This record gives sequence, C-alpha cells and structure tokens, in this order.
Amino acid sequence: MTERQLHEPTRLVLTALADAPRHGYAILQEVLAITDGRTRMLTGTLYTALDRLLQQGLIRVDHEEVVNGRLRRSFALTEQGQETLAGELRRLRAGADEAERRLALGGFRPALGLNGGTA
Amino acid sequence: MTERQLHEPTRLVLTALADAPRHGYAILQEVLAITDGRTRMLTGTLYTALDRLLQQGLIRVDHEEVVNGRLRRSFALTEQGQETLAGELRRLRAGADEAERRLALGGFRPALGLNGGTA
DNA sequence: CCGGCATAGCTCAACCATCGACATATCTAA
DNA sequence: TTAGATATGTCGATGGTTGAGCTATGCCGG
Repeated sequence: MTERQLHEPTRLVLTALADAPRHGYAILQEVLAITDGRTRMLTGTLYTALDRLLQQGLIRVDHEEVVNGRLRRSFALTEQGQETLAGELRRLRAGADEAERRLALGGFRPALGLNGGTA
Repeated sequence: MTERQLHEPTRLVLTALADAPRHGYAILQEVLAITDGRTRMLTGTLYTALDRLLQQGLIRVDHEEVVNGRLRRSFALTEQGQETLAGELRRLRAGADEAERRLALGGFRPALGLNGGTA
C-alpha cells in the first residue's frame, strides 16, 4: 500500500498509551473503555503488538516492578509513537471525510441513530 | 477484536465505489486520486478484495461488457456495503477523536503543517 | 517500425498481524 | 471452594496484504 498504516488493534494500543503509561492488562481494560465496551482485545494480540512496537521504537518501557514474583512492565509512547499516532489520526479523518463525501454523492442517506426526531 | 473492522485497502475499495460504479483498473486510479497520490494499491490486493467483497455482499456486479475479447466488470456498492462503509467512517472518527483527546492529555503538541505562523 | 507506457485483468507463494486457545499464578468475593 | 478479576505470556491457525509474475491491446514518440 505504499504508505505505512496501523492495524486497528495496534492503533488502539497506542491510543491507550497516549495520555499516560500503562502496563499490559491496564491497556486491555483501557481499550475496552475507549471503545465503549465494544472491543475486547485478545492478550495474544496485545503482547505481540507490544514487542513489535518496542522494536519499532513507537513505545518504550516506562517502568518495571516485581509484583508477586512476577515482572510488571509499564509502557509509554515515545515521541515517534506520538507522531505516528498523530499522523494516523490525520489519515483516518481524511479517509472518513472522503468516504462521507462520496457516499453523499452516491445518494446515500445514513439511518439516524436516535435524533433528528420526527415528533 | 470482537467488532468487525475493515483493513485500509478494503476500505479504500469501498470508498472508491461509494459515489459511482467502477471497474477494477478504474478503482486503482481512483484510490490513487483519493489518497492524493500517496497510495498505490496492488492488483493482487484489489482483485482478491473484490472477490471477497462480492461474497460478503458488500459489492455487486453492476455491469459486464466484453472489450477486446476480454470481460470487463463494473462493481457497485450494495446497500449493505454503503452501511458498512458508513459505520466504518463513524468508527474511524470516534477513534481519531479519542486519540487526539488522549494525545493532548499526554501533553502532545502536533508539529503544524504550514500555518499558525509565528511571524 | 519499434520500444515503452497506459490500460486492463488475474494468479500465487510468502509474509505478518490478528485470532483463539491454552498455560500459569495470585487475590478476592460469594 | 469455587468462580472471576488481575496479570503475563506462548503458539498454531487464519486470512488479508504484499510483491512478483503473466497475458494482451492500444497508443504515442522517436
């Protein structure tokens, strides 16, 4: 596709880290909250994504502590991660605008959720 | 990921068909135009995506003609395809808004393109 | 007249991110 | 005491994209 693009789960991981550092499980919960309970990210996706994003330099380990004999790591966005996410959101908006424009040109009338009331 | 999501190339195919029916090659050109020349979609991606979208009922064959002894098919969005794209663009906007909000909370200041001038 | 590029459609192996299932361990509330 | 939340991982399967290759015509410039 020429240009670099994030997959949705990957983008959600970056989004979950955009305001503050978090550890893995907290990211899962945050994603659930962000998406209004609609998206339950799988742990397999999460931990492989975290490894990949570390390698790519989009996130870094913010903090490490041992809890109950187990390592807990907090992750944070790097500057590059912030810029990547910012770029991605610009791309998404442009894509959404374009799709809307074209749907309208094609005569599509969106079914309203629960406003624009008749009565 | 619980919820159904479109990959970027797939979404671009639907977007390219949102205003009017087109045949394969025209979709490639349209995608290039839509993305301001930044995205050159591969034919391998396109034709497999078209097959998949036909099967899923998001597009249909609009028109078929034989040009130079070769079948040329035009594709159009189905109602389901329009609704899927509309739903997707709503999801993208929500995702973009959320990412922006969080980046701001995290203290991210986007590097301006070429406005907000200092002088 | 010939070479190259645009137009046009399609296949296929490889890649890689996600999925779904499994494994493990502690803490807490019913 | 048993189920569910907290917490971190691995691994094979799935599936959309990638990149390369194949075929063929029309057209424009040298």
